[in-house]
Amino acid sequence: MIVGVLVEISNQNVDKVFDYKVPKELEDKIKIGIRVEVPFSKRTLEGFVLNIKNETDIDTKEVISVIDEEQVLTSELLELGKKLKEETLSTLISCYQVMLPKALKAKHNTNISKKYDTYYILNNKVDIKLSKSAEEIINLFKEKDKVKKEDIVKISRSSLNTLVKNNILKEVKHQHYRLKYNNDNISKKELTTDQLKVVEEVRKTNGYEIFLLHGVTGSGKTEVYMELIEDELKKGKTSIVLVPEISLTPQMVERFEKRFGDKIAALHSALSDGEKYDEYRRIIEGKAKIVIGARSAIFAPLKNIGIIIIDEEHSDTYKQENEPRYNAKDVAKIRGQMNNCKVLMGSATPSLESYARAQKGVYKLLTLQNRANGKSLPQITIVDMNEEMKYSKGHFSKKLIDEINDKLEKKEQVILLLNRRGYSSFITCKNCGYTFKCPNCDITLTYHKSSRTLRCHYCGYGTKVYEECPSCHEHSINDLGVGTEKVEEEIKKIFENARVLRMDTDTTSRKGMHEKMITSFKNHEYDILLGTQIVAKGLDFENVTLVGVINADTSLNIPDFRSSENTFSLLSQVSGRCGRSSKEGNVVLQTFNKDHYAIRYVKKHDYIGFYKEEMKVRQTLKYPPYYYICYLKVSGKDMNESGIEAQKIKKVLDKYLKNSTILGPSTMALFKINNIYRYSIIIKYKYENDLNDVLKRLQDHYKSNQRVRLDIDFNPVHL
DNA sequence: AGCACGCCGACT
DNA sequence: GTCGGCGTGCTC
Repeated sequence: MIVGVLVEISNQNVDKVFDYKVPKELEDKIKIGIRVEVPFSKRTLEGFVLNIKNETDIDTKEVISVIDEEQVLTSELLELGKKLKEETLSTLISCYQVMLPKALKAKHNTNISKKYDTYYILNNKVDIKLSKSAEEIINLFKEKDKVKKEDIVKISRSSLNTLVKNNILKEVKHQHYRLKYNNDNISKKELTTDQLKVVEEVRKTNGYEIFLLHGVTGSGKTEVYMELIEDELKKGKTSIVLVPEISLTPQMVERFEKRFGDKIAALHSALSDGEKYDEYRRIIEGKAKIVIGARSAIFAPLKNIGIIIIDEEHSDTYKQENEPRYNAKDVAKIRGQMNNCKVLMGSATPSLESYARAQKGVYKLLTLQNRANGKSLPQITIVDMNEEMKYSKGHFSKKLIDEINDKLEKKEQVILLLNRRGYSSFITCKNCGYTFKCPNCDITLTYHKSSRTLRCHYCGYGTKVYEECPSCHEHSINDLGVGTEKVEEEIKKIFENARVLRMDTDTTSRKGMHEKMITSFKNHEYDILLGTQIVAKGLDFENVTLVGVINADTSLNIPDFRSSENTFSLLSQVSGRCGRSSKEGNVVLQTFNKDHYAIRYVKKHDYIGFYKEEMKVRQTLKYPPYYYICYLKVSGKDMNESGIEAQKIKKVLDKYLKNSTILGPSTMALFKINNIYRYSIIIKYKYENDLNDVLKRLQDHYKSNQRVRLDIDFNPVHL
């Protein structure tokens, strides 16, 4: 018997199947999809068995040992991995590894094990004289026939051991899972007529179909999801719910638990490796029918999937930023086809790509226009910070201060969003908020300190820094950035008695902190929640009646063609955090760009208006959804050499891709990291049949080049 | 990825 | 004369 094994190393050079002979004594343990230990060059590695055959023309080594009893990669996952490799041009092994919890990945360090409870059962009739304590133990078996080890307390271990030794009691071990779900108080909310209409629409269809649910914040999308999942459950089918990591709070899991009890399994980063392993096994064993999790939960080894739901579908967290660079939404579609099932994506602010597809009829569009509580969306007031700066140079406008004071008096709560700046620096006019943009790409220019130049990292355009603002002619050009700490200080000065909770990646990085903060804010231990993007997502606080956005502009200035979309989305989402219960809420939005269309449409709660306007921009500048983008990164230790190779790649692309626009090579926003120089090339295309082949050939060429590295990213979310 | 082999520079 | 730089090739 010969097995084809894919070893654990993620490198293009060894990303192929190696044949090994199976020793006779291991033959009946071999299955496709299990892990084995094999000799590889001078070391021993783990790998997955991908095929089994009788002979091979290569002189083979022997399999050392078999690791798993049961299949780790199911046949669906094996097939899915191959498709993923083709789509992302990643190594096959990385595609498989990403699907599995740490405990089941191919790698030597699995001390993550199953947990057992020890029980005793009465094995034989008691026919000998018992000691007093032994008798006490035996008495326990009058009521139940199985006694848990931990329940035998006051009695010494030795008498227990004697009973086992004399074959009177038998020790049995039962596997248990680290996480428990509660089956009590299962309940459901009555759907509103709007929600029911959407549900009916989905129910009508059979087989593979993609839906886009556009529902305003607070319209009760989750209720719709749960109803549809229940439908599938009744049919004996399973479901996957994807949620951005950040909104996957225990509260969200609790909501599903209240409805579905222990039929759910949750997969997210707050779990320990052991817990993830257990959840994963509950899925494989068919005990969990509904998987709710972040990005990688799309690979959950469920059988017979009825529906895949992607909540907050506009979220960029569905894209993995390292190998394999997959997007869970694309994987959802593949699995949807493989399982012939429904895929439902929901958002209050759908990505332009998705909404455009819905417009074209590729996806079926569903709409929830009203909030479930019958309240209208909050009133949004725009404060022009250009005006405001004439009176004060702080971060808070008079309007925002007044509103906060008002809520504090009423004992209501406030959420303040501080739009944090991105990693790359750009330059703004302090006076009027003007930013320099690339004349070719309409992208904010990045400031390069060393050369005092502004550059576009899409096309490479460069210009020197002006001292005078081209818009207002003031000499107020400045590198602008606001930190949460600074604003927190200012708040404490202005609102002396307010209790302020600061929430950003710095303060929530410790395990469980995020959840703790949410709970304490919910319990009104704080009056003001100040935070970055993190406060915009999915939070649901009844007592919040004011949302303040300190600086709406930062995300607008990020050098990314999606900056308007991301800003619109962020501001809409954060606005939706208030007025979610019986109390009305309002929003104060401070900006230097009050006339920017993203700001104007946020104020009107007009997604479609924004969509139409933004689509025009995308069309003129050849951005998605009109064009696809493929992003190439060329990097190496030698600046010149890397640059030369990048140039060569561009030439090759120009030669073979006749239907594409090739931008670059240009230096990346973070040009030099760890002494590695990085260049980027952008390919814009609509139809380009040869793209994958050409890229594969380039990849093949550079895999043997130790000095220059080529990375390929299809449909990147950040540029 | 990691490791061996092999071919050119400065040094115990 | 050797030690060690890293470019090249291979791993069933």
